[in-house]
Amino acid sequence: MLYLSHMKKELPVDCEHCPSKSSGVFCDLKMPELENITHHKVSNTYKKGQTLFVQGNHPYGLFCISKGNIKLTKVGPDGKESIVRVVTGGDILGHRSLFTEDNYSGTATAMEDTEVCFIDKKFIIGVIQNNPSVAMNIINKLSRDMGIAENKLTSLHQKNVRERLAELLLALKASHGVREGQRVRIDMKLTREEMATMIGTANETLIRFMTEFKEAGILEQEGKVIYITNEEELLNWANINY
Amino acid sequence: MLYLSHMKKELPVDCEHCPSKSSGVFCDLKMPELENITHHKVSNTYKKGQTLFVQGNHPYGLFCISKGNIKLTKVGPDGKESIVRVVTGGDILGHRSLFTEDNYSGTATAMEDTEVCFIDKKFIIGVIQNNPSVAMNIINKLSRDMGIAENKLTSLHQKNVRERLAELLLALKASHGVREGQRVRIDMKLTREEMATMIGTANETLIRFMTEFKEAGILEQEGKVIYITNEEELLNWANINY
DNA sequence: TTCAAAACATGACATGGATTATATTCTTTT
DNA sequence: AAAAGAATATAATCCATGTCATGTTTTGAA
Repeated sequence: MLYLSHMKKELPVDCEHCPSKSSGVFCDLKMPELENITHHKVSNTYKKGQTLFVQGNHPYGLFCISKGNIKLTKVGPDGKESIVRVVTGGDILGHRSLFTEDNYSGTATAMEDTEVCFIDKKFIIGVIQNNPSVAMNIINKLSRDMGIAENKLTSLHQKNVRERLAELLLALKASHGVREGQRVRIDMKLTREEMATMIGTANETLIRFMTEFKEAGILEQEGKVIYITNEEELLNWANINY
Repeated sequence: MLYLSHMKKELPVDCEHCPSKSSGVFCDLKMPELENITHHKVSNTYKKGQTLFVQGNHPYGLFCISKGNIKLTKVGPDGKESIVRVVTGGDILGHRSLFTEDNYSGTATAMEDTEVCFIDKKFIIGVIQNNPSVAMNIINKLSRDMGIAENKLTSLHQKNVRERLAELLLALKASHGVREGQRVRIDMKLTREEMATMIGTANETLIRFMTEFKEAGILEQEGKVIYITNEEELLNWANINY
């Protein structure tokens, strides 16, 4: 809580006690190998708003999220920002850099206080090659991410803002929803601006439709917290029927 | 050229003589293992317009493109179609199905006469687990595809149709361009409709901008064939500066 | 507690691009 | 070769959403 609070800080976490081990790519590894990784990683915490890396930086290895949400953004030539993906505990970040010499094509920013491990490029490549389960888990994760990205693409092609907002809320419910009585709370701090850049619209437009949703009894807001009160109706508005 | 011409036909191709071996995921495999794959795959040709699989189908394995362009499309609830990706020789198709029990989330259609191999799910999983190089190549390909998808997302968020068209033409030049004297021919049969659904616009709008590009001396058209005549100008119009 | 800055909200207006309509050209089939 | 059906082209209209302007509320720092 002192001046240290805005600096990244090392944490002595080992991989077998990682809160996200079960959903991470190392979930199938046994003890000796897991220990090996523990000794080759660096563990850090990032406070809300801190960046793990910036678009254009040179990558040196793989980030492995242990706890917390991180947004991956890309700024266009006009300075406009888009959130292309949000990663959480168990996800990895920077895998593309393992194979190409390209610099980071986006910026990773902590959306809240997070714990992240960093593993050196050469070492992690060895781990992947020696452990088929790790390779399979990575392929699995990448495949899913690819599916999500392709769905976003089609939504942007084919749907209007109202439908995309409904989809976003459903996705947030699935990934960060917490049931509380009759309603579901979105357990994630998001500004309207951020939500807007997630579905590719202006924040004014997003706010307008949020208001519409509230008036339709689909959402409730208490401060910044969003509650979904009528999921069936939300599904209708999302216009999904396949 | 007879009634057989509209049926898929088996071809006796082995993997070590595949025209796309060098760019495929099996490029690093040696002879005994490669022979093994040859014996476990089925090789087919698909004529222009034929589908390899349809959105909603149940997947049974991995497709491995040997020759020709295949478009991956998704239809939305309103019947509108989007091309999410075009795959060519050396690419794989249907990897997501190896891990999830989900049905195909898109339709794969041959854009010209193609040669495609099919490998059973269980067998290919074994191959990936036993050959780190295959796993690495798949991760590499997926990572690149993911990067491309994320770039498309940001383009849709941040750029107008003119800029997206310029980007598409640059991408086509990179993937299918053939230098012919002062100009570059796009070696790919594409209808305007298809180009439109690749950048998420209406074909009328696309045609309008194509005309604009031709009038600006950036493009030339001879029948269906597109020639790029002024690449620097195209780069300007694409508005890329990072 | 106060003040400044950021986030949220709403209205007015402008516009890019979808939609609709119609015509022309190219392709395929008979 | 002729007819039918795609694909291409262009123009007119309209609407969803971006942009701008302004005010209010919330948050966070001093």
